[in-house]
Amino acid sequence: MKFTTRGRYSVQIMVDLSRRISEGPVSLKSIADRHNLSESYLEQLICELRKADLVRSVRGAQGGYVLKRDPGQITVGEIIRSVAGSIAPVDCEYQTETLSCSCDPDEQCLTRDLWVRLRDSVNELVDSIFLSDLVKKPGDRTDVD
Amino acid sequence: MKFTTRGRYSVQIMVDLSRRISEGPVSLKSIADRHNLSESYLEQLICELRKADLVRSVRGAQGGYVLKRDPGQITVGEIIRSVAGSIAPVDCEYQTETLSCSCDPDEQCLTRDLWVRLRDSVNELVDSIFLSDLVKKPGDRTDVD
DNA sequence: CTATATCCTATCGATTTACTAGGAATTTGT
DNA sequence: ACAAATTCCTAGTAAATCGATAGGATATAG
Repeated sequence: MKFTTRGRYSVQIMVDLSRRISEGPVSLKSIADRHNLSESYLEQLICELRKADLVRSVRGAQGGYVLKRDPGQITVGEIIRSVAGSIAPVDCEYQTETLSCSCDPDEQCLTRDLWVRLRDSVNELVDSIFLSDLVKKPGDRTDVD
Repeated sequence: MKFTTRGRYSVQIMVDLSRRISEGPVSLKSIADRHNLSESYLEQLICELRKADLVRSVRGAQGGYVLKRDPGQITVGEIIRSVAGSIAPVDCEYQTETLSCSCDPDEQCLTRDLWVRLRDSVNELVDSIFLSDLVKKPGDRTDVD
């Protein structure tokens, strides 16, 4: 079980935007350059972030992206879910509470509760971490640049 | 982010073995039949469980698999990790504590702690759930069959 | 011996992941 | 008006992973 680069890069994009919140629109190229990532790839990710209403885009020269909400109002969970669809450990259980179980009817789905519990715990965890928590780190140099 | 069938099926195998702990070796075929899963596929999973020293195999007719430890001594984390390699949200961080970061040196890896934190939390969670917790459920019919 | 099992290796179709390519549309500055 | 910068959109693609299948070698109970 792991998070993919989609989630990882997306959080990086959002952190980058948080740190440059006072600089007006930030171009994706500058973000890609700073983190040494593919701009085209990030493009697809930030498209989802835009659809999820987490960032606002400004087209044209000197354009770029701006956070749509305060970093204290955006959770890591929102970010990851917007690009990954869901953080559910097991797909089917994210859709519905009843597990589409293929077991013998006599055999109970003893593991069902486990996945629901894991799913909820992971979601709770990422929903408790705000973008502002990642930016305001001791020893960070937000005041320098 | 999700757990795959590898982890899910493996837990099902282990729960099945737990419930039949007094019946001697349990054949994989019977497990596959009960849960309506592919025996060949489970074979690959239980191979990992054996390597991880979670089950013992008995070859030949009337053979099968037996739990190597008490269900109260086996965690869900051990099971999932043995078939999935790692439960780390991000691969690199499971190997080492230092993130192999490709960022501009001036740009700090602000998200590093996040993934470490997530990894540790998920691991902690699955390591706190024992096989015995999944079997001893209220309303379960372990006494019937 | 034979049936029942585990064991081992190889393959395979489908899906997802990470990434690339190319161009249309929009806006700023000259 | 024009050029440069930038978002926006679609399509494709190589590699990895996932879920599963196939076929046979090895071992053991009866």
